[in-house]
Amino acid sequence: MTYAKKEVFTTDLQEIAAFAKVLAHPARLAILDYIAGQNQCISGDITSEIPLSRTTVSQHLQELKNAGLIHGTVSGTRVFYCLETEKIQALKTRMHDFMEKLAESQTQCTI
Amino acid sequence: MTYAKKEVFTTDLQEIAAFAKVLAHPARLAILDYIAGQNQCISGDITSEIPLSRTTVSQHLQELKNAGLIHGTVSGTRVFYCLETEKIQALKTRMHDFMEKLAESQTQCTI
DNA sequence: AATAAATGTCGTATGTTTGCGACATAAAAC
DNA sequence: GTTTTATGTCGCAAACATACGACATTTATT
Repeated sequence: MTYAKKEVFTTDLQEIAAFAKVLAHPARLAILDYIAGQNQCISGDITSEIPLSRTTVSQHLQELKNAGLIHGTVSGTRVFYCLETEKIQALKTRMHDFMEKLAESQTQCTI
Repeated sequence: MTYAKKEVFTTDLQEIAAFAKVLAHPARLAILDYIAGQNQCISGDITSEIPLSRTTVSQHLQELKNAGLIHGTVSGTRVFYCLETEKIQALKTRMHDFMEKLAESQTQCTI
């Protein structure tokens, strides 16, 4: 009874799925959105923007960082976060291509 | 101590997150891929294609159905599944737009 | 040096997802 | 009408995700 059987699928699908998972929580989307909204890198007062505890926001930030979607620069006691736009762009394209391939398939339900 | 605080976020973000969650498992991506690969609607021999138990595949199919990404037509003892291409197209665009907005933000890390 | 501010990590509780065997149902084949 | 085939649902166990308070650390202020 082995759980987490993800490894039986192609790495391509695993990677896309892993990326989708990062986007699968509104808090993380809100964080990305907020960072993008500031025209400068803004520190962890993301925390005051997001209606969750500091701990929880910090965790979500770590996940985004692990996924390579953001990165933080320490400056004194503060940390300045910003988007990794190349990575985001790359994943956007990958996601889009996957969906496109699906949408283009003429899967006609003749029944 | 209320868990599942998703409802504090905008419905827009909640919806995008919910969609991402459906794509967040390689088995579901593999199922979508497989259906798209057949040029006709193919019944649940998706099951023999996916290296998971029939039960588990059935569950993933239900999730995809609930999300409106596929739909099944009963014919005798068999069920023919096919993609809801309009829905897929719509979500593809929505996802893409969100990512685009992020990627375009000139979040310059000056530090 | 002592205190305050900003942030991160640990442990833990709760909730959700994944996976499967066993059972249920319903149409088809015999 | 009984058996076979295809599929779905139930209940459970393991794993994973989410959320937070308490503690730790590190730099700034006094």
